[in-house]
Amino acid sequence: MTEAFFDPSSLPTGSAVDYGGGVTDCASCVVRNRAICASLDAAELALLGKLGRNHRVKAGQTLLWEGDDAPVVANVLEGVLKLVVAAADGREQIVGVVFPSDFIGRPFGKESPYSVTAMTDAEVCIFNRKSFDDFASAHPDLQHKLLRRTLDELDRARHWMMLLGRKSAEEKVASFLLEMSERLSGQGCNSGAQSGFELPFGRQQIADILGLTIETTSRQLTRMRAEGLLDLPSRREIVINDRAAMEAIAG
Amino acid sequence: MTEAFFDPSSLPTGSAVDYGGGVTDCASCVVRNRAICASLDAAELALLGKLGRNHRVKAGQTLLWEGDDAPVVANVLEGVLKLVVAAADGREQIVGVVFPSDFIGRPFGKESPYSVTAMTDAEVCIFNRKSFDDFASAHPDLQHKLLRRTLDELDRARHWMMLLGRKSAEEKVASFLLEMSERLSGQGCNSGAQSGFELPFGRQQIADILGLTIETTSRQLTRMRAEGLLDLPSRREIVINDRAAMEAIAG
DNA sequence: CCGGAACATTGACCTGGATCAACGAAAAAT
DNA sequence: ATTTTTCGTTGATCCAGGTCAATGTTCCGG
Repeated sequence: MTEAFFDPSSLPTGSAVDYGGGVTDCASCVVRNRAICASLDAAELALLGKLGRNHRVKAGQTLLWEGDDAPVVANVLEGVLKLVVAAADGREQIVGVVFPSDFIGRPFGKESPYSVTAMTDAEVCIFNRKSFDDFASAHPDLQHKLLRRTLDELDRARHWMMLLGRKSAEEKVASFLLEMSERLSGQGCNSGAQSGFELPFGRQQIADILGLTIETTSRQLTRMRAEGLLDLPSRREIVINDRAAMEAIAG
Repeated sequence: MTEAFFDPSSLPTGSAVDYGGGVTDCASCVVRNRAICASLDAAELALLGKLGRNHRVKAGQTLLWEGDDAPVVANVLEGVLKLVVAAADGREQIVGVVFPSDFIGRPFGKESPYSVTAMTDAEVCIFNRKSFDDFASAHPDLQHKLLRRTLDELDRARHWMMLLGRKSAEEKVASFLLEMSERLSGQGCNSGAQSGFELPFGRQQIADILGLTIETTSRQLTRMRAEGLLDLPSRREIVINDRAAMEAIAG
């Protein structure tokens, strides 16, 4: 499955020629106030809207391939996607998980440093990278938003490095569950971390996030359930019973 | 050693009051063309120069503490510094190594997400964070440079996550040596990676970068020397004899 | 040149997590 | 409803890398 998931040439390029593309209505976009677009006023939004296209992606589909030319960037409207770095022999490390309102792709760079694959069915608002780069260069506020977002991502990535390099399996799983409960609750309208939530992916993906095997991941979860720390009502549901204890374990 | 390494209130704040601070001469700065300042013209440079102060730091000294308020950002003029995330029990993971012309600190954020410590004697051009934030917000070109730099750092961090989560000790050491040979050669005037180079730090620091123990690190290096892959003329010198083989191991 | 401190190497041993393999349970397809 | 497939759990075993301990080496201050 190495073919592009869609034809980038169908995207508006921002040139004088009007390709008649663009999204239907940015103003009513579900992530209008959370995505980087929030920095734009109505006029700018209309302009950027002409450059973007909404696109549906099926779970498992890959938008960008590690090492390949990355002709597009995008905002996530719905669903969850993973950023993956792979070794030649197939080992995979998930280096990022993106949620609605998050930005994906590599502005100002030709090659994608990682693959981007949908973990659930997803919807993205996609831009031709060059058009987006030009637009961003001309709109400091947008660039500022992008900078802040990138700085936040970098902080998150660096803390994940600590987890990967120095934490035990138990600590990794506990940290993961706490972070997920926070990030997933940020999605819905309810604020604050939820004690119960549904993961948008399975055990193997957890393992690929934590730098563990699926067996170790499963064993840790089973053990935590046995100790009453959490419940596992179904494959993907997690209920944290003792948040304080979980935090103590996470370190 | 929790006291600040210098008094941030002595920095110019960019307000109407002239504190008479500032660096001597940005135009002749050693990193003038490589640091983010390269985006500025003479007039802007003079303005920014007034906000900055050169500062010497001794090896081992910490500029910013993880979790503490981070009142400053800086450009590195000389020396090597590390970014460290630590656990309560003392385990450390080095999440970044910065060289001359690199930028340090966390713009647009109050707390430092990691400690910044000098690994060698160093010299930095330091700014009050708020003043710098304001200046950056008013100078899109500077912000653009900062964005590109942050995006590059993020790419690097994510590839390091793959190393930490999925590579064996042997692969980690090989990858480390190759990256160091590239980054260190970028420092001097000679271009291209050097087969021989001097690390600016000891074994424990290598271990903290790779998520290994000092013993495992040492054993890997000794084994590689025994196999003729490299020479270790002194504690900190590394000579890569067989670069191709090293790259094959790194994966 | 000597003595001590910091750093590096080496050895012996142990263990956390990987690996290999079997089984169970849920979901998807027919 | 039944089969098939995919995913998750559990057990047995192994080993890479951690831990503990001793020794060797470089560097620095006197």
